[in-house]
Amino acid sequence: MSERSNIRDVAERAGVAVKTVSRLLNGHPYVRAETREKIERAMKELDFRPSVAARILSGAKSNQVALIYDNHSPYYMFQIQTGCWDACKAQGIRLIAQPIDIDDPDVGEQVRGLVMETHVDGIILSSPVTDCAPVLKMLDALDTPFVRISPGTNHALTSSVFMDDAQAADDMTSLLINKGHRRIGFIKGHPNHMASDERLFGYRRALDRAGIAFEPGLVRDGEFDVESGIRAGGELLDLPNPPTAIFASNDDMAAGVLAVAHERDIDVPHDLSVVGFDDTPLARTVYPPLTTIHQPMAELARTATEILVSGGDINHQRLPHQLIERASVAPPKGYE
Amino acid sequence: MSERSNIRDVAERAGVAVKTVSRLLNGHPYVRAETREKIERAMKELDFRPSVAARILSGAKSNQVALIYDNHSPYYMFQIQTGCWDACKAQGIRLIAQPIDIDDPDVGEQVRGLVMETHVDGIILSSPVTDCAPVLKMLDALDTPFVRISPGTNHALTSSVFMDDAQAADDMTSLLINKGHRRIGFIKGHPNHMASDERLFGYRRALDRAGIAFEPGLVRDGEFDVESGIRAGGELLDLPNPPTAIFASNDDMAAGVLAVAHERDIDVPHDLSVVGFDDTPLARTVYPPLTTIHQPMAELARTATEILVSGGDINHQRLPHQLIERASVAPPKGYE
DNA sequence: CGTTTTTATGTCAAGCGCTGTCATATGCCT
DNA sequence: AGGCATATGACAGCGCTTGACATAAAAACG
Repeated sequence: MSERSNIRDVAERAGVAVKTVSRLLNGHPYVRAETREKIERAMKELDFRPSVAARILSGAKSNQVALIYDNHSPYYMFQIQTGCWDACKAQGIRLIAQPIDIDDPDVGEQVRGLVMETHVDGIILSSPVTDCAPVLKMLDALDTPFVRISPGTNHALTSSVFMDDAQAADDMTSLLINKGHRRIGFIKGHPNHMASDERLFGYRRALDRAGIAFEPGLVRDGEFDVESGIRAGGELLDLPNPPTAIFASNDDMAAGVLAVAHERDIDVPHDLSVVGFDDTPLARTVYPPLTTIHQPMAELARTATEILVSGGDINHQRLPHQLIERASVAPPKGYE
Repeated sequence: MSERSNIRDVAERAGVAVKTVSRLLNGHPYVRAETREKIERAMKELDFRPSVAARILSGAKSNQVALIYDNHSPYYMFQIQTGCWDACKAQGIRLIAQPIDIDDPDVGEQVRGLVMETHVDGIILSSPVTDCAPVLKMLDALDTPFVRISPGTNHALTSSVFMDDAQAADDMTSLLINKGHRRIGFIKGHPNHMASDERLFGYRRALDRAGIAFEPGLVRDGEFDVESGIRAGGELLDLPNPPTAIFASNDDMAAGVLAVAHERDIDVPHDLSVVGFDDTPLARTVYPPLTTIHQPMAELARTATEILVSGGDINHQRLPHQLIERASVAPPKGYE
């Protein structure tokens, strides 16, 4: 194994002072092109890699950021991680992805541990950690910069990136209304997620605007998983006067509704329209493919990371969503 | 923000020597229970967290391990990460999850960067990085311990955990044969994954044992994604004498086959049996739910991490798979 | 009971690899 | 000659571990 070489070896080999190498490493001005080349050659020859630990210890930035999450949707997390990683890679930053349990009474301490032990420069919070008070409080106390992806609550002092969940739900509901639906079932998302409320809000707003009375019986609780979709879908279809369309707050639950429909031999979309939210791969996998809202998860994560790393001013950025029409929607039966 | 306290502060407050605190921190023997308590109290009061950076720098283990992967299946990665994290959490170890691109000519260097910059104590390789020569070579050169999850090739000098893909595929094929199927289509997995070959091997072995001639035309290439399942499934069903059952090398491709079947109004399972592999959530989400092989991904990852951290002898551990029967299989039409 | 061991703690100095502060040395401009 | 931008160096120190010793109390031994 090649011996680990340090900055002193590089300096020696290049015939310069250690400090000069350090300057180059940190992109300081005042390094002649000629010197730079000498040093770079030496670094290459020695396979030199600066130790993050040493840099941290001597007071520099760690060039590490952490992504904290507590989300049990594999696809969502995959997209979020991917977005963060892309941004980090482009900036030469190391990403530490850290799952936590927001219901653990000890979350705050865990976050403190993460920050103090790893010396991360900043933190990206993904939903629903974005609204976990102990974490927010700790981060404030620690004076660690952070940015939030799709937060549900305001926190004026930090940046965030998000999409307009209410508007998206409104768009989707309006689509259904335009197709002729009047009885539209709605399955709520997990209560931990603020987006759940937003989506419900958008659904109601679209209904209001169209002059359709809101009917509480058409709204069911869900938890963002297939099982709750099956349960809620079953309940809605059991209604004496069942809805002609069901809007599930995410694709997984919509898939659950589809499964129920299949079992009961209800033809989707002709006997029942079903729509989801998120545009996960599932939406294109199930039959029929789901009309859904494309949530730009990876872009949100990428943008959040860029904001964090750039360290600029507080920034609240809205990214656009997209309504994806597939084959799970049709006009209700008997509609002209 | 509370000032960061260091080991000296703790020692002072506890009325002991710095060395004693260090002994406790590093689990050395010869620390009285009473002393331990005093120190622990002081640490708590001061919110002390040892700086990983400082420990690394002074030659101790970093208590960090990295998980390296290049797998584009969200669910698989989610399970793997979860397994690793559980094990790490239990051991008080920090996990750095690092995606790489095994086709990048620079992978080796990237891995060197990771190891040298972060000083990780060891590495967990998940498929298909397990068989990426430049990575393996670099890790050997760096003298960094690593363990492989589901490797395809041998590397006698390192530990690994895996399941018996061939046997699982054999089991599944045998199930189909027992139900009366004789013409069984097979969709291969991504060529990057050694498991793909194993599964094909198991399929052929079961066929052989049952005295059914292997028919190359019934085997199609796939890439572990829904699209290739749709394509391959379509091809198989286009055959003049189509199979009565299709065995896809993973659930995603099986879902693709299901979609094709739906589109062509082929009733699954009565007109066509479809089975998958992996037991992803998708398997229970699609209609009908898939008969599949449960691959213990999280357990594999957990075990791998434990082996790595324990630092014991080289260890090759096989974990059991499980055949999950759901509703996507029936005897072929016209079978007594 | 005195002696050897074992256990438990302390002192001190060194050093891991890097960067910050301050100092120094050019050359150039006016 | 003085002032300034440019380019480089010397040195201390970040927070921790470690090794070499020193010492003291408790336990074990004969």
